[in-house]
Amino acid sequence: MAKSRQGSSRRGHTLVTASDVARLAGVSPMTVSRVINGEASVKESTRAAVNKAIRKLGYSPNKAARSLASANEVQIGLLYANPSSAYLSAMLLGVLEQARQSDTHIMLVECAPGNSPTKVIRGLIRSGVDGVMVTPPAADDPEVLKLLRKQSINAVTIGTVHEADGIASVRIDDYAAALAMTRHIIELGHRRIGYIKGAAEHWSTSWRLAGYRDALREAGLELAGELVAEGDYSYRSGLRAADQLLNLRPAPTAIFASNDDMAAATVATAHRFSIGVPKGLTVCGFDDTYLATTIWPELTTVRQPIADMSQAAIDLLVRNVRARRAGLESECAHIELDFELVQRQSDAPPAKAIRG
Amino acid sequence: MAKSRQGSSRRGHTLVTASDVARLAGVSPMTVSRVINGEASVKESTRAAVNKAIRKLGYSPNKAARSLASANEVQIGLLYANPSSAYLSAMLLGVLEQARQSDTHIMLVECAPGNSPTKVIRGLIRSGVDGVMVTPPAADDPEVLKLLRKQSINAVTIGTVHEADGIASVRIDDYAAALAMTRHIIELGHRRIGYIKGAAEHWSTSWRLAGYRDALREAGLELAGELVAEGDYSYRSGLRAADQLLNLRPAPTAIFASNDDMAAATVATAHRFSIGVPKGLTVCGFDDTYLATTIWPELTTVRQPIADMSQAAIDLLVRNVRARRAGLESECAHIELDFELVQRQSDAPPAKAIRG
DNA sequence: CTGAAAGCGCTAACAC
DNA sequence: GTGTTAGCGCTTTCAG
Repeated sequence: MAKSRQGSSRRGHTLVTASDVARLAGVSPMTVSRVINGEASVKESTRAAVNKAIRKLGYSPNKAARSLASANEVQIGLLYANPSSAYLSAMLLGVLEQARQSDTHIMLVECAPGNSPTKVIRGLIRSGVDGVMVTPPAADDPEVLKLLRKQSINAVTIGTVHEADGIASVRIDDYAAALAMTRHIIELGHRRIGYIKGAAEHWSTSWRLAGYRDALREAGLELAGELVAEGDYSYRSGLRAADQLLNLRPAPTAIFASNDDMAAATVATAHRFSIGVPKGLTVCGFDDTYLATTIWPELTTVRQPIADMSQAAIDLLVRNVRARRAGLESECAHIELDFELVQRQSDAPPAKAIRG
Repeated sequence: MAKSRQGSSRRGHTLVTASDVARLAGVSPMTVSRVINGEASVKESTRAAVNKAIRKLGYSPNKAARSLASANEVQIGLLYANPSSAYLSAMLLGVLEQARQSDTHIMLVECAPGNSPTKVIRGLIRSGVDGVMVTPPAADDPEVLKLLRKQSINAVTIGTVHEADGIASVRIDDYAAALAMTRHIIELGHRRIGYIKGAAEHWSTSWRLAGYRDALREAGLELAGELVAEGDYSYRSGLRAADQLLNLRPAPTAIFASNDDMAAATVATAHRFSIGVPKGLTVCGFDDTYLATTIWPELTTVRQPIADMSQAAIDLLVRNVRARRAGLESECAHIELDFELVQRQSDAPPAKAIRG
């Protein structure tokens, strides 16, 4: 058994090239290229011969050469700012997967404080990216939207919509999701349902709150202001909000926190009050992040398919970049992916309803 | 103001090339290349002229062409398996940052169940990667180590050592870290200190446990077997373990969970027992992940600099790949980064010690 | 269906 | 210090 250093390189240059394969298979390099790219116009027998040679030599095409010759490569800047690690890792997984499939490079840039999103985007553009993908809250920042429109660079936001701004987006319907979750809680028999709001600079905050309100309204339930507590999507804020809600008299029998971090905090707070979840209190979250299945009881929550959304966002962006290169109009699509209500162990009918 | 489409492209080909810059600056493309690469042997005045032209044209070099010509590109396969999202995102951040700086491409591959690490590695090698980076628990799998050694492919593990196996690694000293944390708890005045073990297939589990034991031993404390509870690094397992430890009589006054997830579970369990943290129970974690600063009280824990470790791992791997290409021996380094004991709000002297 | 020629944008190696 | 030449490995275009 020869120890073949397949696919490896001598002094940085590809060890085995398409020409080597071509020679062995008795065809031209061009045919090898066609086989690699899965072009239809190759006779089955030649294709087989080429594939055999490829396998024998352990050939794998040189990506740089491919990108250079086909001029297909796309550079995308990805802007993020203090996301939860759950959001970030899910997003990166989706983004990287899609990037690999489409000859796309990702430049990850953090919007640290003091590194304003607009500054970052300008830098990205200067460094030659073909497009940018933006996450909330930068994706909800009017300054950012203005800049993106002005630079007329290909862009896509994830997690929010900007129909009016002419900027493509991928998201779920936050309003419908919150509506569905609240309806679910109502159907369980709850009448006094607390809500914990998210951070004001995220537009999702308003949409989710609207969903909650409309569900109550359509069920003929009163919209008590005291039942809506302030939060900012952080665990810490959830602790405070839950404390406040549980001190209400009468206390709510269910709390819908507008993300999982705050829902987890609510569960913890309930325990501090010696209230069992879900028997003494129904707690529902939003996002279906790592936390949701980590804590106990596992959270009933809204699944937001972040990895899929990220994949769709990159795909859309890349298609738009290529369209523009081809002289076509890039479509300003607004893709909406389906959310899903995942019912786990943190919800139940209210104690009264059981007794009654 | 002309709306310059800087760095962009016409039908996929770079809009402005080094030749354009050279022409404008009145030099040869080669000089432009030298300026871009920051080579010293360029007269200051020419460098300035070139830079001016670069700025004026909004030039940014074509990466693919660079990689192809300089044959510098490195392909690295990155193997991961069910990590917590906190670990994954921190790692990805470090890896991607380092990759960008070193003309390196990352192929992320998950070892899903049914997709054994050895199979994945074989696939990676076949597809032409120059090196692989492996995370635990795959990094602790004897099969994997054997394969890596046999294929003599450049490899690096993160989070464990394999001095004997001739595989490079980056890690912290888990033993010393656990020792330090346990000493810290002892210095606080605790005498009855529970411990929650990690998953058996991670070697870190043994090292951390050894650190705990040796700290007790050197303090002359008894090594009660009942004080060491089984866990597997998951929150769920921490819940069970904490329950068991808190039912002990006398109950421990401190619990050292060997990762943050289990520490968070311990805090939750303590609350369920109506035990306050840290007044009624000291809880310490390990890793300093997102959870540590998310829950309340924030966890006293061992900070493992995962992003830095990942960066170091990629750096080492890339250097080794390039060394091998240059015909040099690749060094099998074992890099050890410093851990840090971060004291937050989850530890305190035992109640007795305060009263006494 | 397959091949030949040309060149993507850059940099190594060498001249000057 | 700087320019010249050649070519990285692939794909495009056009011929057959």
